Amino acid sequence: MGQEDDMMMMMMMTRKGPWTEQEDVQLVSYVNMFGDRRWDFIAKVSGLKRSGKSCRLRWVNYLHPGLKRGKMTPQEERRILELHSKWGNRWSRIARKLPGRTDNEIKNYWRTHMRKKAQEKKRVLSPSSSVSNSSSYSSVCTSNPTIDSMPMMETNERSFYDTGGLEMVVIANGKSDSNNTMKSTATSVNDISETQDGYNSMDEIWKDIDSLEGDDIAPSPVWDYSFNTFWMIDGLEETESNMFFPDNKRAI
DNA sequence: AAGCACCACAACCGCAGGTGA
DNA sequence: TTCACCTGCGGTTGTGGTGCT
Repeated sequence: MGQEDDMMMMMMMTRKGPWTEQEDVQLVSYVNMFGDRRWDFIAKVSGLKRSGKSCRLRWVNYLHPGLKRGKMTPQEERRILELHSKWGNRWSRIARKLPGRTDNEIKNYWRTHMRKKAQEKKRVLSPSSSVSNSSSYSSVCTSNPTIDSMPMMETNERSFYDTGGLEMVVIANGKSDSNNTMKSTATSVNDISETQDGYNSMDEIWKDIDSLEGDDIAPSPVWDYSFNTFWMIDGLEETESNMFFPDNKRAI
C-alpha cells in the first residue's frame, strides 16, 4: 500500500461529530500514559477513529483536569474585557491568564457577549437616543474605551468582534505563541516577559498560571480535586468517572 | 403544546509556525 | 537548506437547550 492509500484509509476511518463517553475515557487514559503532546501518535495507538487534532481539541477544551465549568464570574468577565482590549483576539493568550478557562470558551463567550452588546447598541441608536444604556456589560466595562467604540457587525466589514487591540501592531507578525514558541522566540514585549521560563508541557503552563493568578482569582475546588485525582485514572471508578465528565449531556 | 428565536458550547477547518530528518 | 509532518491558533459552523409568544 502506498502513502496515498494510507491517507485515504485514514480519511475514511476518521470519525467526526460529538465524542462519546467511551471515547473520552479512552483518550484520557492514553493521554495519561503518553502525555498531552504527540496527538497523532495518541490518535493512532488509542484506536480512536479520530484525528490527532480532534483528540487534542477534545482534551484541551473538555477533558483537561484543570478546566472550570459553568458561568464566567464577574472577575473573569472583567479580566477578559481588560485583556481583550490589550491583546485583541489573542484568545489562547487571554486564556492563559484565566485559570481553568480555554481559548475556545473565552472566544465563545466574547462572541455571544459582543453580539448582545451589538444588539443593545443597535437598539439604543436606532430610535432617537444617543445616551448609552447601562447594561450589565457596561457596568463591568468601566475602563475600556477600545471596546466601547468598537465597530458593530451591521456597519463594518470586519468580523464584529475583531477589535485588534493595542498590541496587535506590535505583534502583527507573531501569530503563534504556542508552548514551542514560548521556549524559543519572543515576538513582543509581553512575549519576552513570558518566555523567560521554559515550558515543557501544558501542565507546567497551567500550574504556572495557577500560581501566578492565585491572588487574583481563587482556583476552584474542581481545579484542585481534578489534579489530585486525575493521575489515578487507571481502574476508573464511577465517582471518578463522573468527576472527569461532569457534564455528559452530550454523551451518546 | 407547538413553533420560533436566541444562547451557549462543542467541534471542525484552514492556516502558519516550529521541528526534525 | 529544504521539505514534510506535527502542533497550536483563530475563525466559523453546527447543534442542543431554553425561554418566549
